[in-house]
Amino acid sequence: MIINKNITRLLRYRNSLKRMQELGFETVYSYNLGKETGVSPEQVRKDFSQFGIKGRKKGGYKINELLLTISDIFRKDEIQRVIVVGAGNIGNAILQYKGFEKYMIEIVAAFDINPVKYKKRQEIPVYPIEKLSAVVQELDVKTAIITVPERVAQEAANLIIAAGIKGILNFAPTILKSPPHVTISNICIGHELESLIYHSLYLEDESK
Amino acid sequence: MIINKNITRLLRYRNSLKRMQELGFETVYSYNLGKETGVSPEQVRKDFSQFGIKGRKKGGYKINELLLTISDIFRKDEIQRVIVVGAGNIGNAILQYKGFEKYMIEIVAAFDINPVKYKKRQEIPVYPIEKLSAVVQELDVKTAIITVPERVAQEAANLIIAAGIKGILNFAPTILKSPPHVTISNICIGHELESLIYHSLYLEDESK
DNA sequence: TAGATTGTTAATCGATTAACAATC
DNA sequence: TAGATTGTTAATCGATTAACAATC
Repeated sequence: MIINKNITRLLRYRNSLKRMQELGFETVYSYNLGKETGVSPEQVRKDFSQFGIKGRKKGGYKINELLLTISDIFRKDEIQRVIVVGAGNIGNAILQYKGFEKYMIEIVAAFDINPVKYKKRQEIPVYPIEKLSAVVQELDVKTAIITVPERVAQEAANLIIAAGIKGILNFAPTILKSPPHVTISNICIGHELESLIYHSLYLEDESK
Repeated sequence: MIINKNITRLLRYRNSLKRMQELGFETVYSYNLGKETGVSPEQVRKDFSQFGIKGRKKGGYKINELLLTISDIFRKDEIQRVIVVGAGNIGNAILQYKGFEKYMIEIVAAFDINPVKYKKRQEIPVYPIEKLSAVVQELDVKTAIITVPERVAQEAANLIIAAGIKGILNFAPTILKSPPHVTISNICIGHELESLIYHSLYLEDESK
């Protein structure tokens, strides 16, 4: 299953809208919001209409209503629990990151095969991988972040899918094989960098 | 400027091909490679043909030739230098990550406004932001990773673009305004997680 | 040869953009 | 009212997939 682009855009709209709200604005037009988020006004209106969001002709959209509706769409009334599989560099950075709270996301535990990394006393505990299934079921976790090395990524995915995980954010540069009810999103920092470098080489050649 | 999808796929092909090579395979068919990377065989052939890569009818593609050609496309004969702007959680994780070497990518320096973070003695130095322009010009850096907080991301972008950076990997959840000769790639871990959570909620509803 | 695979052209699909009536 | 903005339908665009001739 693939992530819809309009979902991603909705999250970007929310970001801009929050900023606008903080600046004291109450109303926004598709034109403004589009400009702010790098999207065409038509696209903004279409996205909104697709999610049943209504504006007022000539009057634009009320920012606070928009934010409430978007929150509603993402069910932001309850905290979503997430686990991290692999407590290496990226895994640890995610564990230390404080910014998820405002998204109503809570990293509840991490798992690793290396006993050196086990830490049950700190705020977010790091458990041996064997405990994964139990924790996932006990805390009813549906989402996981995989930050293990490439060669064990598929293995990790199989394990967490068996434990009942429905959404995986995968940092390994592998396409994970998974059943259709599991949604996977891939982030590969190395590939992103290489693409960027490729494009700058290419643009240089075209000298434009 | 936007990143082409076929570039990303090419990098995925390379990954799979390397693995296959390590396993002792010498030849691959579009069907195999497609299956391995989650891409249709037609897509594989089309991508290859677009980059001028030729196979042999009935004979498939030679893995080592493919790898050499892909390396060539990405100019992997010389090391590409990259800087990190913002030495917080994610920034530091990237500084510590050892996996870029095999991509011929070298993180040469990081920059921060917080003096506590300055470390000139370690392998990858962390400088005050004021030194950015000088370092970028001296080392002829074309690519940067932005890991600063959202509210200063645009400011950071302006600074590095002025210094001559052509490609930006942006971790802040903002669409950066930039001139057309600059390529920007956005990674927002928070949004990715929220999208995943949204999809798992939605799939649950559909109970499929 | 017969069967399999490439390489390319045409068809399809989905997403974005343009156009414009509705209306405040 | 006139001008501006929404909401939706139609047109366009690009990317993916299907089809199939070429050929090993």
